Amino acid sequence: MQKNPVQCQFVTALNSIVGKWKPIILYHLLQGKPLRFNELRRLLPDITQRMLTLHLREMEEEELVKRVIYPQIPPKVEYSITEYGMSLSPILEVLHQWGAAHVERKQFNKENNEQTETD
Amino acid sequence: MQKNPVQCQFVTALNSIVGKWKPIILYHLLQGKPLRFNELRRLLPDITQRMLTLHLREMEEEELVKRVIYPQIPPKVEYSITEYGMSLSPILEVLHQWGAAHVERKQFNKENNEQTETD
DNA sequence: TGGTATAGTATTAAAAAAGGTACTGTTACG
DNA sequence: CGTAACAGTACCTTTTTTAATACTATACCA
Repeated sequence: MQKNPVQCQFVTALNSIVGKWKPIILYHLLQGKPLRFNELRRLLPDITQRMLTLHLREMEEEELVKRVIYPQIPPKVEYSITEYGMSLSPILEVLHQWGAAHVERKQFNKENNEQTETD
Repeated sequence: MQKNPVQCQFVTALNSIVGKWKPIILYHLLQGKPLRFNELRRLLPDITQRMLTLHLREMEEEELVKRVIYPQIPPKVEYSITEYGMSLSPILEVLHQWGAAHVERKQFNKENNEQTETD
């Protein structure tokens, strides 16, 4: 594994939030309300069932997310954030703030690049 | 692209720091001292030349890192953090803190899993 | 009887990220 | 003359991540 202790800390933290959809899943669960599988799907219109399942399973294994099955038909499964998961909140927050501050810049750069490429 | 504005902010922020080696490269450059290519290699013993080049090029394009070539033989190229790159500092810091606080937990879980798998 | 809702799984394919190895040109050192 | 240091590039392979599509079981509703 990683020998460098500093790298190790980054890796540990990033593993918990990296994945195309993990930050938004966490963001929604951090609102506090438990969410059902299809509620999450509706909140993330572009995610496939498979990817949602995979990400939730991963986060469940990391104990960031709790999965509760209600033995009903039709099935009901609720996902909620754990206390451990809540500890990620400051990370999500700075990411969110930084992103908000710099989305414009990225946009600008992108448009600029597309223009200069035609020169 | 991402329709969801919240996701977009996360994506923007994460794109800048995600990449197996980007956080540590940034971490080292954030110390302030410009670093030469091979100085970075020595700081990241397991990275290949190729990956270091790729990551530096990407971060250069994003204006997180500045590349200065000194026309000498043997060649000398110095990499340093830009002001924009410095704005990532709070993100790196919370990640680092969270990681430091939770490396142990991960370690514990891992050992536990390895044990229970033999049951 | 057919359709809908739930929460998924299985299989395959495609795309993205990372890695491995060899190679470049120039100069200084011994 | 042989070798090392510098800062890479080229080419190819492997691994990881993400996506697309079809499929499952059960119950309720019309």
